[in-house]
Amino acid sequence: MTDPTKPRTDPRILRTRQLLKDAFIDLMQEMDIEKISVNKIAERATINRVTFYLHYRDIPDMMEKMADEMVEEWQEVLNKGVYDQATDREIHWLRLVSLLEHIAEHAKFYKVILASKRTPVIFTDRLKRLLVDAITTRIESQGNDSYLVRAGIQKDIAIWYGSSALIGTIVSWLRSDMRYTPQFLAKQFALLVSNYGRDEE
Amino acid sequence: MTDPTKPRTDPRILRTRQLLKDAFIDLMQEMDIEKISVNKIAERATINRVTFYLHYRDIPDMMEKMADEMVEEWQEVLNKGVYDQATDREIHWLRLVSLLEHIAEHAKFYKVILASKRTPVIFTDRLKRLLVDAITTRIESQGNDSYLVRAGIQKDIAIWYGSSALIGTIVSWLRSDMRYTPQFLAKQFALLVSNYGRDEE
DNA sequence: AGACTTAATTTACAATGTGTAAGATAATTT
DNA sequence: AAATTATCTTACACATTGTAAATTAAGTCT
Repeated sequence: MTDPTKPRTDPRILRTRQLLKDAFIDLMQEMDIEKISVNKIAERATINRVTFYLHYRDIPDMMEKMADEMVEEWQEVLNKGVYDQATDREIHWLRLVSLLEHIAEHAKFYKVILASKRTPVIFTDRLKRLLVDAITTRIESQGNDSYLVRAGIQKDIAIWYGSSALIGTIVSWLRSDMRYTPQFLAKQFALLVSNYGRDEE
Repeated sequence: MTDPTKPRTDPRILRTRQLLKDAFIDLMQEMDIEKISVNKIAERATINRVTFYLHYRDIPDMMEKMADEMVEEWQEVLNKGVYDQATDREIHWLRLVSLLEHIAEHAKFYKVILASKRTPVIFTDRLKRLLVDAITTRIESQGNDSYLVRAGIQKDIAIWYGSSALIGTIVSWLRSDMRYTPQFLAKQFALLVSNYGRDEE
C-alpha cells in the first residue's frame, strides 16, 4: 500500500489536503457548487486561503484530483478480493458487492460527489471509463461466439449501455438513500444482465 | 404551437434571449464552464451585460431555463408522431428513432450540453426524469404478470437501469460523433432490452 | 538536541467578475 | 403620434481570484 520508492509525504501536507477536501464535501452538502469559493473552502477548513493555492491550481483542479483518488480507490476495491475457487460469474458478483459496500460506507462522499444536483459529470465519467475498460476486456475475451455477436449487438454499444446502466443505477440508488442492501442490488444487476450474461462463465 | 392565451412576447426579448443562449453554447465549445462569465456571454452575444440580468438571475438560472426548454422539446418530439395502426412496440421504436433524429439535427447543442467534460448533471438528470416517467407508466400498465415480476426484478430498479442506460448510451453516441444512424441505434436498443421487451406488446 | 528544510501564515495588491441603480435611448405596440 | 417597454450607458460597492514577499511554525535529518 505504501510505496517505498516515494520519499513519504510530509504529514502537514496530508493534513491540509484532507481538511480542504473535507471542507469541500461539507460545503457541497450545504450549497450548489457554483456558490463554493476558495475563500469558503479555506475558511471552513481553517486553513489560510493562500495555502489552498500551494496544493491546487483552482477548484476544478481540486475536483480533478479528488476524482483521481476516487478512481484509485475503486481499483483497489475491485482488485483486493481473493476469490480462489469461484467461477467467473461469482467473482463478478462478489466484486460488485464489495464495490456497493464501499460506496455505502462512504455514502456521504458519494452522494455529494455523484448525486447532487449540480455536480459536474467528470466524476461519473471517470467511473464510467473505469467500467468501460473492465467490461471491454471481459467482452473481448469472449471472442466472436458470444451472445452479443449472435444477437447482432454491436460490442461498443453494449458496453455504452451496460456501463451507463450500472453507474446510473448506483446514482439512483444513492439518491434513494440506499433503499436496498448491496447484496440485493447486486443480485438485481445479475438478473438484469442475465440475458447476455448466460455465456460468460 | 403558439399559445393564444399568452399575449405574444416582444420580438426584442426573443432576439436577446436567443443571442444569449447561442453565445453560451458557443463559449461552452471553447472553454470549460467555470471559465464562462456573464461578461463573456454578453460580449459574445453583442448584448449589454446589464441586459443579461433582465432575463436571468445568473448563469445557473439560465441553464435551468435552457433545461426546461430542452425537456419541452423532447416532449413535443415524443408526442408529435401519429402512428395509427402500429403495435405498441413499433410505436416505441418509432418514437425512439425520431428522438435520436432530433438529437442528431441539433448535435452541436446536445454535444455541448450533455457530453462536454464539465457539464453539470442537471441536463441529463432532467431528461432521465422524463424517461423515468415514460417508462414507469409503461411498466405500471403491464400489471403484475410482466416479465420483470416473473424474473423477480424490482420495478424501480429496472427503471433506474433502463433510463440510465438509454441516456448514457445517447451521450456516448454523441461523443462518438454519432457513428451510427438513429435507425441503427434504435434497433440496437430494441435488441438490448428484448429480454423483458418480449411481453410489452 | 540542534541545524536544516519545507509548509503554512500574514499582509498586500492588481485584476476580474457580480449584482444593482438611475437615467437616456431605441424599438415595439396601440 | 403617443405610450409602453426593452435595451443601453455609466456608475458603484463588493466579492473573488491569483500571485508575491517576508515571517512563523512544524517536520526531518545527522
